[in-house]
Amino acid sequence: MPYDHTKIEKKWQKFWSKNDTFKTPDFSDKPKYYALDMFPYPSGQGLHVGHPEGYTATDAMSRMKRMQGYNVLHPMGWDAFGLPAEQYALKTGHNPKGFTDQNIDVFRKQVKSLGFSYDWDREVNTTDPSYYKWTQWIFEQLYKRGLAYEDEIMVNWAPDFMGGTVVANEEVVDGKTERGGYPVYRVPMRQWVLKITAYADRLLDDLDDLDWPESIKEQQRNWIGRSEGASVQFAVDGHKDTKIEVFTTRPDTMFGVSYLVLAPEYDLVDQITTPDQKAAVDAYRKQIESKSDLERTDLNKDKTGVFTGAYGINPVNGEQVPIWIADYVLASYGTGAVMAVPAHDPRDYEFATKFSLPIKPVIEGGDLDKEAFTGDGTHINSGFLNGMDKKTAISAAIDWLTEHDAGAKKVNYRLRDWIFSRQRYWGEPIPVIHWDDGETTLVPEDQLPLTLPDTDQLEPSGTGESPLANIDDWVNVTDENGRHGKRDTNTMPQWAGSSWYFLRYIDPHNDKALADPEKLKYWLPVDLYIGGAEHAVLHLLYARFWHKVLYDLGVVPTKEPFHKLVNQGMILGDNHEKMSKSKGNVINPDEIVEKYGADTLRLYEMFMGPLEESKPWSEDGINGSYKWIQRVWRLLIDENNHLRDRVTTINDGKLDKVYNETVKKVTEDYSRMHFNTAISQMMVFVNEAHKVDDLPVEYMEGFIKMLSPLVPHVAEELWSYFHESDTISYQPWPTYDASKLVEATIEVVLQVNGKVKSHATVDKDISKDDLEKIAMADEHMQKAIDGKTVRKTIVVPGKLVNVVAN
RNA sequence: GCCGCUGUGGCGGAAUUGGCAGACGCGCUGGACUCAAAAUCCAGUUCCCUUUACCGGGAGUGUGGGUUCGACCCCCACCGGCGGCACCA
Repeated sequence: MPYDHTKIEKKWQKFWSKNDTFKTPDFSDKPKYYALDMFPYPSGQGLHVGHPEGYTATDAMSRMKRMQGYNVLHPMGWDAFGLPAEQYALKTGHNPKGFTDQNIDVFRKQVKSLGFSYDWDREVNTTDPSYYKWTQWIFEQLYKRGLAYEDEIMVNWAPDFMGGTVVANEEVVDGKTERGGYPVYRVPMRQWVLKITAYADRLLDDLDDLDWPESIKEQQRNWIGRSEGASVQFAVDGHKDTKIEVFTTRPDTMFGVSYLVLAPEYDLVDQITTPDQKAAVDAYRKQIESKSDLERTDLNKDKTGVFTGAYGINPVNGEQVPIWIADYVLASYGTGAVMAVPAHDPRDYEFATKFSLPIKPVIEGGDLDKEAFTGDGTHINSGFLNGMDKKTAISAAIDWLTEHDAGAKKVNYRLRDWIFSRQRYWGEPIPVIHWDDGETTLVPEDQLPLTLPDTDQLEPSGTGESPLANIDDWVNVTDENGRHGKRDTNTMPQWAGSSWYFLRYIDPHNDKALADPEKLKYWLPVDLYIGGAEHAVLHLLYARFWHKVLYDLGVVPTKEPFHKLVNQGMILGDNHEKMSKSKGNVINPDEIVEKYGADTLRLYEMFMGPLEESKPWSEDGINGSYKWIQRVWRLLIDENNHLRDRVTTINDGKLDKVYNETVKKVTEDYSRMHFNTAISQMMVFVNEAHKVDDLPVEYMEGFIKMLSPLVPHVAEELWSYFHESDTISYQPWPTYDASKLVEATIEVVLQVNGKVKSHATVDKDISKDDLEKIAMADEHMQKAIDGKTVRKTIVVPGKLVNVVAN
């Protein structure tokens, strides 16, 4: 009977489900292995071929680990809050819940059709009140620790994005919203903010111990952007109690300061601006206000600014320096004020050149007629710093500032606090009540979850608030004393639910706690986490932050959530371009599963190339994988649907070497997730098996076991010919006999001047001298050496002989 | 501009520690089977030169240099591709 994927895959998916094959016990004497996929956002588009790639890799690891005696946690769930559902709901006048649930059903069905060994009893859904109860609970813990606070801050306001919403810094790309590409303006607004900066150092330092791709670690380091320097106080001339604090990484250049620059939004600007400069300053600030971030950065590299009329006093030499405002200084970094040293900073140089401000060299070197000199050198014109190099001068300057109470050593971060509120409906409500008497309280823990009201009214409130503001009987609350208050109408960003979902899988039905501490202790950390690199800074940084807070609270037992992280590469279209509707190169996994089966899709995606790399889809390629599965089938099963007669308990030894090699290589390659080379080794084995008369049962069973992590349905079916109505999932993983790998003779390479001239088959334990003699006697070697003088002979036992001659 | 990754046949890719470059698959070519085709099985397939064929020779892992008996692998410079950051003081 030929291989029939349709029948086989349905049969085994039903078997696994009926027999709870992959139900994971909460505890076990076995060692644990936690293999996690980044859970998907269930979009209306359904699954694309990129999803099964990472999922297959974690599934293969899970299946192998089970067979190796591990208790494996391998769950799946849905990151189901988010804007697309709300946008669609708004358009159609429905509540996003129904639409979201439908999408989840489609996703679940698609995922199930691929035969992953998830424990479906542990499925989580971020939009389920019994789940977001705990998302809100975590928020309350953050609030109690002072890590969640409301503040009037400059936010990224996208007025054209769904009636206006605020987005996080991380969600702004090129001055536009990451989703939809709407322009972003910086405006002050009252927002919820999470104090991720309090964890900046730990988020940075703990990266070192993680088994993550270097590129992701590097991106997080850059994002956190730790920079060491000094804060320096500049007095303002004529304003006795006013000081301007600047941050600089180059306190050694203090004698080269020729002016100060404040961000246009800096709060002292009005106070210090002189009457004759007021009009110019006001006009400039007004002009800046109406610019989006994009216009302030990308579109405009040309420096602009205005003099305030005020002067600051340089603490090291008492010199008066003009104070300017300019938008090249960012209000949101450091103190929003900088000391400008045009001689040694390219940005200041550009500004000083444009506005004819003095450029005073304090380090020897470079050519100041052309550009700023940022290199190291001997300090000059710098009082007590003269003669020092950069490093010495920096520390001397900091010492001086500290002694004279004019500054101090300071560390600054590029990382900002996490703007956490969204003016949206479809998210977790922030469980806070603002009472009329000015008090702000949390919704008591025993009243969580604070559920979203059911409504079809998702139109923007028109006030910049979320649609929840329109729902009077939800917003208005009265306490037992008759005091009136209003609920916070903000909801949490999509990153909230995904920052801790891996904890909930461990104990998904617990209604007393986020998860049982003993279970967390057994299962954490996640051993393997696979997902796309696009989450390098957003999700992965937020999840680490929450995890550390929970660690400090004693809720979780580990400092870091994810021990090993792997980013699967992108699957490109057959034209080597990113799959997209407009390019018409999108492959629908449903069609592939229907035509070739899930096993073929899984096998092909793992065979395409290294997991981490991007690689193009090929229809011929998937067909090749399909044909190979059929070839395996034919090797074992005859036309009458029986095991072939060649499958026998007799072992004539012909497959000994290749079988043991295959067990070794496949086991090692799977462990390193080099699935493509593991598959190629199994292909070699099958090619050899086709050439021999007897197929020993032991080897065939071992081979099917090795096949099962990648192509579980066909493996189960083949296994059932050997062991009826049993699952292969918990069979012990095959082992190899190392003595079968070595042969009595080996082939060595004979080279002259590093070029291969001949080969020789020799005893594996041959002595160096004997090997050299054989090499010198070889006919081809003689010919190559003929007429030359042998200078040297290198003999590598068991490998080669290289004769150096000229 | 800065940081990270990457570059190997017609294509996807392999080469674990510096030791036979191109495993395995796709495609292609030839053969077997067939009335024929498809499917399947077997063989060949880096390029160039030489040869009826066998045999033989040379070049070759983005480019140029270096270290080494020996380099896809290590070092330096450069070029191309992908990704990230981008006035962060």
